[in-house]
Amino acid sequence: MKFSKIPSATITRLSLYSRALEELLLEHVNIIASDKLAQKCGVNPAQVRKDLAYFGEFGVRGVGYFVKELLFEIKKILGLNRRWRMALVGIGNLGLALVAHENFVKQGYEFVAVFDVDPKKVGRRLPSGQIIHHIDELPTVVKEKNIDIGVIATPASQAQATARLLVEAGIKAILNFAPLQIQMPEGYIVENVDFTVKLDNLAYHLTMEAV
Amino acid sequence: MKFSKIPSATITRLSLYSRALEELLLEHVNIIASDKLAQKCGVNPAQVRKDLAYFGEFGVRGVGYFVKELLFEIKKILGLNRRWRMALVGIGNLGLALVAHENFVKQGYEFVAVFDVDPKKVGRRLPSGQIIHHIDELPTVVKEKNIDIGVIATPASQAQATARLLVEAGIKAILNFAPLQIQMPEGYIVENVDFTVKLDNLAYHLTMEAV
DNA sequence: AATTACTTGTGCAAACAATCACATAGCTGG
DNA sequence: CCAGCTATGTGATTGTTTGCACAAGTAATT
Repeated sequence: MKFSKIPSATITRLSLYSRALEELLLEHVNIIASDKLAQKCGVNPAQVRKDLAYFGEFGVRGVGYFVKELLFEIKKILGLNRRWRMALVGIGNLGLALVAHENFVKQGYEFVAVFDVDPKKVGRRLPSGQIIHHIDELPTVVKEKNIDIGVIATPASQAQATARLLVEAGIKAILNFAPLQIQMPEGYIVENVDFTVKLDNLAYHLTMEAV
Repeated sequence: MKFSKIPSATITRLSLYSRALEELLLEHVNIIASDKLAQKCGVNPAQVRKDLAYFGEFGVRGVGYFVKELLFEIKKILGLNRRWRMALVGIGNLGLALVAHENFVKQGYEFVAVFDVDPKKVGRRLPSGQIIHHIDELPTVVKEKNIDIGVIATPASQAQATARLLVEAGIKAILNFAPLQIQMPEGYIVENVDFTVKLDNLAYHLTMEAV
């Protein structure tokens, strides 16, 4: 499969399609056309078809897509036909909210280990069951528990060091909630979840509009 | 100013530059070249210069950019030279984490009103000071308190209805944390903060790499 | 004053992404 | 079994974004 030829925006949209299909499935909709799906996801219908075309022919001409089948295929493409084991670093307000978030588990993502530096927190058990490890135990625990993805919810000041630690422990993919750009070696991936950048976008648009 | 000609990616990067410059200011760095700034933000140096060129000439050839001055200009462009008043809807784990997040206030964003539907929560006062209003009071409170930005942290099932409520109350910009695409009338803006989409990206890359 | 070293600002080309528009294929009804 | 209808899959087109490469401007040094 030609990995490099697929636009990253396509992957993001596949994720949206998957979510929309999941919803349709609950509503017992069996068949959906690219128009409808596109509308639900706020994109162009041709875009939907082209995105899917990168990976195969999943529709039936004159009919549309079978919801269940398409969902299955998209999940396979994205790698959602398995469970992913995550480690969380930083048990502040945000960290706690993330661990408690049910959507993750529903989607196949699971926090199997959590870490913090604060001695007052280490050793305590979270409502969701995990025991808080000290960050020094990260290398050992990550290997023991076969972690796939690291999630950084530390203050910005400690985020880069945390990333290095995760990388050294063999983790290839990081979801970063700290407000800074993390530097990573070639071949590793970071995705940033950046509230303030999004807010700045809103502020800019509101400011422009007012001019 | 030609609003429409500026790439949205540029705005997002300006936000990153702003943050990097803020950091440099704390480190008492006076002057910075586009290389260094670019590296700090993980982009191409020419990109930095081009992004800035949309708005004016802020640098000195042969020298670089004065950190303080450039930061001031970028903040002016983004509309960060004022305070923004936000309303939060949905006081779950995530909502609580957001209200407690100090970075917002530091950047000029402030939660001046919070709402929920749960009668058990309504009337209580948060550690950060706000009293939880019932969602029915939203139209009144939003107008009274001159809210600029609405933040949705409700379950997905209630997000679209919440958005409509915010729009009807006169709010033009929404930050959405619920995992779905919100439909908005022309001229309104939504920014989505979407954890699971980001995770799906990571899952995809890990899956591909393994092939 | 001329030379050197440096870094911005920008025209241009290349890469990438989104959209249009239509040929193609499947289904339905007569 | 054919005609008409519908919605996919995709070649062509348009538009957008990025990055290179260099002219232009500044400062420091001789």
